[in-house]
Order: sequence, then C-alpha cells, then structure tokens
Amino acid sequence: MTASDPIREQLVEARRNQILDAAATVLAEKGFHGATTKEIAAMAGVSEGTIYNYFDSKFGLLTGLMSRLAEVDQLPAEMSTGLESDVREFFVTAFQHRLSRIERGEGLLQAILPQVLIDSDLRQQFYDEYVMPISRLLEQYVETQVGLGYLRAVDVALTVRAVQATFIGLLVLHILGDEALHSGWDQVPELMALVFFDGLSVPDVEQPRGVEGRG
Amino acid sequence: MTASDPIREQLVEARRNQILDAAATVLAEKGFHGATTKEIAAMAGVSEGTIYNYFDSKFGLLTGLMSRLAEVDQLPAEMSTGLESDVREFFVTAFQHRLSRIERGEGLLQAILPQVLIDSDLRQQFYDEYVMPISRLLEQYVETQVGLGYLRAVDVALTVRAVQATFIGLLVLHILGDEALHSGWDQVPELMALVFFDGLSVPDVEQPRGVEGRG
Amino acid sequence: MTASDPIREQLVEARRNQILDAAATVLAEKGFHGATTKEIAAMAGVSEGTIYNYFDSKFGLLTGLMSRLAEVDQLPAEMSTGLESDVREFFVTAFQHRLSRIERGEGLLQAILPQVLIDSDLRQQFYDEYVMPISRLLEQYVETQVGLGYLRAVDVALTVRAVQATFIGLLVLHILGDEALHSGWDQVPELMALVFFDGLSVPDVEQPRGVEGRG
Amino acid sequence: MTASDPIREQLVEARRNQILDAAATVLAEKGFHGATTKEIAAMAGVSEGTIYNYFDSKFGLLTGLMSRLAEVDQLPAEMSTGLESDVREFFVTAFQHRLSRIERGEGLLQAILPQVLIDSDLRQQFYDEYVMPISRLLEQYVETQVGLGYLRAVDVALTVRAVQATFIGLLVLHILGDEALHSGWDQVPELMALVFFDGLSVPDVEQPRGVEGRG
DNA sequence: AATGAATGAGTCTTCATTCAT
DNA sequence: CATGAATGAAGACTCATTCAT
Repeated sequence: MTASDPIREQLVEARRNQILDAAATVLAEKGFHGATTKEIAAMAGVSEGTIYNYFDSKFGLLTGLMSRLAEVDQLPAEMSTGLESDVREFFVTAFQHRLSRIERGEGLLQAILPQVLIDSDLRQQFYDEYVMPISRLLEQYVETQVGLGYLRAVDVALTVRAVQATFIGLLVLHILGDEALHSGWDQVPELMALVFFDGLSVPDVEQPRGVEGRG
Repeated sequence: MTASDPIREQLVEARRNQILDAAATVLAEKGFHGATTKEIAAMAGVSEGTIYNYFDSKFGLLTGLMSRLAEVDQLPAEMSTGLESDVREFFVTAFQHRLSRIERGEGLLQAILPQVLIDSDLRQQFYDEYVMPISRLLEQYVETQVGLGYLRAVDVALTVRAVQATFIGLLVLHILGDEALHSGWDQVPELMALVFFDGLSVPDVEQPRGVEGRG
Repeated sequence: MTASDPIREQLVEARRNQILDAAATVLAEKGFHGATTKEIAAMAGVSEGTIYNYFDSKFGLLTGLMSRLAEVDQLPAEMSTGLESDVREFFVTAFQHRLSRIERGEGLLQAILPQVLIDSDLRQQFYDEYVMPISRLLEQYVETQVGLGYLRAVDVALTVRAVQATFIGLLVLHILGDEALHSGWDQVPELMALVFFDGLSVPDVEQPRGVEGRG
Repeated sequence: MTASDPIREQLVEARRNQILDAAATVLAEKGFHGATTKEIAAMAGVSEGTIYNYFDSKFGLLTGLMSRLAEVDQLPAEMSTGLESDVREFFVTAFQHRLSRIERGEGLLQAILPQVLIDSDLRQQFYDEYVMPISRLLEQYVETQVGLGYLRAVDVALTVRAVQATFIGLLVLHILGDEALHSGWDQVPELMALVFFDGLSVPDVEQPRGVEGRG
C-alpha cells in the first residue's frame, strides 16, 4: 500500500543481502555454531529480530548463502567458447577463472563448507547446486575434446572429479593458510595446466611425452 | 599406589582410546557441536564424568583425535624406498597408500576437518602436524627426482600443494558422496598417476610413453 | 477536523468491533498468549499497528471483550416479569435464556475465562461486571419468592451461587466437549428446573410434583 | 551403580514432586505462560536445568500436574459403600468429599484449568483422566439408585453432568473469590444435598420430603 | 577411578509495541 | 488514520563442566 511492489521487493532483497553479507563474514570467522545471531545482527547493523523477518531460522542463513554461492559461481560463457580455443589455453583460462572465484568467494565457502561436511541435507544441497553443475559442464567439455582427439581417452567422470578435487583442495589449503600456496597463487593456473595437460614426466626432446597405455 | 606405572599407563591409554574411538564416530556423524558429551560417553560406554578424567574438555577430544590422526597417518617407509623404484610406479604406490588411508580414516578426518576450517588454533595444529610433514616429504622426493632428471623442472612447492590439494579434495568429494568417485575409487591412483605424470594431452603415437625412456 | 463527531464516533466504534470480533475468534481458539497480534490483525483485516490505534495494548483487547460480554449478557426483562409468572416456569425460562446465551457467547467466554482465572485484575473485573450483577438479580428474585412462600427457606446467597456455579460448570463441560452434554443441551433447562425445583428424590405418589416425565 | 534401583527411584520421585509442587504454586498464581521456568526452578530450589532432567518441557510440567491430579483425586471407597447408606446421606458425604478435595487441590486445579480450556490436547487428557472417570462412577451410582426406586427416573447422563458442572462451577466461583461462597463453603454440601435431592420447591407440610420416607 | 545429578551461562527465537512513511 | 518493518526484551531449552558420593 505504501510502496509499489517492485520497490518493496528491491528493499527486501537489499535487506536480505545486507544480512547475508554479515552472515558470511561472521560464519567464515567463527563457523556456524560459533557465530551467534546477535553477532550477525550487529555486523549487519540490524536487530536480531530483523533477521527473522527475512529468514526462517539461523539455518536459513546458511541455505541462503548457499543459494547465493551457487548463483554467483556459475561457470559462464568461456565454457562454450572453450570449444573454439586451444585446449591447453582453455585449461589455463578455466583454471584462472575458478581460482579467482575461489579466492573472491573464499569467505562464503569458508562459511559454508564446514557445515556442509557435517549436515547431510546441506551436503546434498551443496552437491546438487554447486558441485554437480560444474561436474556436468566439465564432463561435457572433456568428452567433446576426447571425441575430437584433443585429449587422451580417459575415464571422463573420474578425471573431472580429480580436477574438481584439486580446486576444492586448493581452497582448503588456502584456508589453512599455506604460505607457499598464498605466495604462488597466481601461478597456480599455469602450473595446473602444465600438470594436468602435460604431466610431470620429462618430455622427450624430440618426441614429446605420452602414455597411450591404459587404453 | 596400587598398580605399577606401566600397567596403569596402559590402562589409561586404553581408556583414552576407547573414548577417542567413540568421539571419532559421533563427531564424524554430527560434527563437533552436534555431538554431545553425553552421546560420546554413551557410545564409549562410560559416564560423562569419566571423559573429563582423561581429557581437559570437549575440545581436548578434538586435539586428541588430531594427534592420533597425525600419528597414524605418517608417510612410511615407501617414501625412502621410492628413491629406488621407478618414478611413475612410485606415484601409483604413493597415491594408493594415501587414498586407502583417506578411505579408512575418513571418519576421523570428517570429524576433524570441519572444525579445522573454523578454529584457527586447530587449523595451525592440523597444518603443522598433518599437512606440513607430508608436504616436506613430498617436496624432498620431487626435488630429488627433478635433480635426477626424472621429473620436469617445476615449482616444487606449488606442485606438491597441487598434489596434496587433490587428495584433500578427493576426500571432500568422497564425503560429499559423489557417486562416480565412490564407484571408481580403486582406479583413482592409476588415474592420478596418469594425469599427474603423463598429463592429459594426447601422446604421440609412435613414441610410446616415457617411463622406460628414463632408463 | 474532517468528519463530524458522531460519524467519526461510529466509525471508531465499528473498527473497534471489527477488531474485537477477530480477537474473540482467535483468543477462543488459541488462548490469550497463544494468539498473536499479527494473527488478530490478519483476521480483522487490518494491520498490527491499527490495533494500537484502538486499544492500549493486547491486554486491552481482553478488557474490551469483557466489557462487551458484560454489556451483551445482561439478564433482561424477564427477570422482573418473573414475579408474575409461576416460579417453576420462571426457572425453565431463565435457564433457557442463560444456556442459549452461553452457547452463543461461548467463544467469547472461552476467550476470556482462562485468563480470568489467572489474572487477578481481570478476575475482579469479570466478577464485578459479569458475575455479581447476575448474583444480585437472582438473589433478589429468590428472596422475593421465598418471602412469598413459593420457595423453600434456604440460604439465599449460597443457593444462588450454586445455581450460577451450575451454569459456569456447564459452560466448562461444554468447552471440554462432553458428548452427553452436547447432544442433550436442549433438555438441560428442563432438567435443571426439575432438579433444582423438584429435587431428585422420588416424589410421593399421591402428591406428585413436577416432571418425572422425560423417561 | 552408586545407589540401588529402588532408592534411586525414590529420589527421582521426590525430585519430581519437589518440582511439581513448585510448578503448581507458580502456575496457579501466574498461569502457564506467566510462569517462567526460572521462577519455578527458584521456587523448587533447583536450577532451571534440573527441571529438564525430570521433565521433557515446560508443558511436561502441566501434564505431570494433571496426572497427579487425576491420581490423587480419585473417587474412593465411599462410592461403593454408598450403596449401603441412605441416598441423601450419600449425597452429603460425596459432596463433602468433592468439595474438600476441590478446596485442597484448588491450587492444582487453578494451575491446570485455564490451560485446559485452551489447549485441546490437554483438554482431552483432562476430560479422559479426570472428568470422565467421575462421570462414570456417578452414572453407575445414580442408575443403581434409580433402579432401586430411590431416585427419580431422570436422564442419568445429563443429570450427572449437572452435578459435576456444579462442582466445577463452584471451583471457579471459589477461584473468583466470591465472598458469600468462601464464608459459607462448609454449608455447601448440605445445601447441595438439599437442592439436588429435595429441590427448592416448598414441601407439602404434611408429607415432608423423602429422606425418612424412604425407610 | 567412575559416576551422573546438578548447574547456569548462553542461544535461538518469538512477539508486543513503536514510529516513520 | 493506516501501515508493517524494525525493535529488543524475555524465555524455553541445551549442554559442557563440576563434584559429592
């Protein structure tokens, strides 16, 4: 009655984000149980009660953060453009993209991940909304490239998991504060491309590397 | 007064382990805050009070589990024997070892990891006692192999982090219940060796892969 | 400023009643504490804030309902006409009147009574405005009839309390959902007249009084 | 292990009663919602937490009180002995018994009744455990007496409800603090016997009412 | 050494009330 | 006057920790 629907909606969305921002910060620092609603409210600059005008429960903040994470962290256009570019270059670009996302969204992930490992519902949501979509995209890409003969014939599903695992693990190591990783973060995409694409084995000078084995 | 020191000590150790076993089980299932001391006591078959005869606090259970993890999970002899064996084979063996450890110790890790991501003290302990030692060993090995010309000259520290990250990430994906990973778990060491050592790029047909080329 | 006094007053009264109606409904169903102002507002079709333009507080709704109850539930004219009619018939008529009132106003009473039993201020108000006036009227009537020799010489005050108690108790039993009472509700006035006027003892055969009928 | 089972059980029972006593007092004074667990704990001389070692919830206190009420307030032996005694005398005795019970248990009832009127589960429990058993007993008695020709042939179920209603109403009026009722409380059983048994109508002078006539 | 009842600080959540629009 | 978002005090309930037995 006072405000028009779209404006009202915008205000609601803004408030929700204001609260989620605060929640992300506090949860990342103290974990889900360590963070109190009072703290989150204070950080958001609202009262405790206000939180409950926008979220069902403290747990609702977590799922809210998760949705936001999933929404923000989609693999975008470069995935499709990947088809047109050189495979190795695609690797570098994609790795760069993921790693920068990880670094920027680290707070969010740090807030969510611990609870994801504990709560099976959250685990499912996280897997369905965040991990799986990326798995699928990667699988498609790898399969295509294998079909085109640009990548070795491997167990696609498993390989993709290895790649994703590396990202997740790098996030964890980053959170753990590994010094080497922090200082070398920018070179990681290149390194990963090197490792994953070329392998660590010493290339034959004249006839570059390769295991056709496993076939 | 009553029992001799060594016997007493053994009993104490047994009781501690009995409690830690219970703690690992319950913590893995419910997380640190979700698990109550009452529950842990019940699972251990002791009273709540008894826990406090063996541990300072509930948090003490976590550090106790961590120490046990670090103790149990050392990289053993094969690290040194590695020097004598073929590099690629070493990779496979080492990966097998780590992954089986991960699978067996998953409960323990699942109990600890979430809290590690939250609590900075725990994080430090985890990093110092569990991650770093392995990093060091791997670095030494890789450095040696690079020096011997058996591995490509890469940023050793960063490369080792990538390897470790993959393990950690695989653990996380395993906890997340990824189906592809679960069903293909046994083939992961081979795959990782293939990826990390040989790379995903397509080998030249006529010059079969490098491993023996090393001799 | 804008509207004339009487019109304004009518509107105000209408709004008040609109809110009180809603309050009666919700309070009857959920009790004073179980009912939220939000709920009442929703049922009244107004906003929460509006309630506070017409009532000082949530508690004010209760006293408002009470006043309305007292106002509506007065013993009317038949009390005086009672003098002219047969005593027994008067009993039946009066009982009918009270019971139908109870049934119609049950929601209101159900909304108020529980809180009346708890809150001493409300208790006083309830007693003064609702119970006492009826006590007084009944006492007058009974006294008159006793004086006229139409009723047995009894402790008037106490007897009237017994009668009122029966009404109140019937209301409570009705609220409790007693099946026998619900299905026989219409016969209660006759029965009460029989019991109170004639007694349950077996009448002498030769001078039967009253209604043994009903069998 | 420390204490034997029966002793332990006694302690538990004692603690429960200690808490229920406190709950009855506080609930009677402030109502279910007005009473805080902190208050109840303080009045019981225990901590808040202790309450929850003996009851599932605050609501559990209510059902606990109800069970106690039902247990304590059974209609005992005199119901059967009633068969052997004079009907009118039985009425007086039974009324005395009920009213003294009401007076002694008033706190308990005052604590429970308001919530009973509100909560449908509680209502059911109250009706099933407290009201109905008494209804049944009274019905049996009245039916027997009617069969024996000692009581007028009436609608037994309805009549019994009227009797019970009177008790309940007297309790309510007592709670309301009616002065006449308080000062005349001891004469109420006689009065009720007079009213219910003999009726308020003026007896024929020559055939005085039933009591002795029955012999 | 083991027990487990008692403790009470701490938290999430509700909801009557206010007030800027 | 009406609105309803914001408020924050208050309360039920949990659970790690203690300690008398």
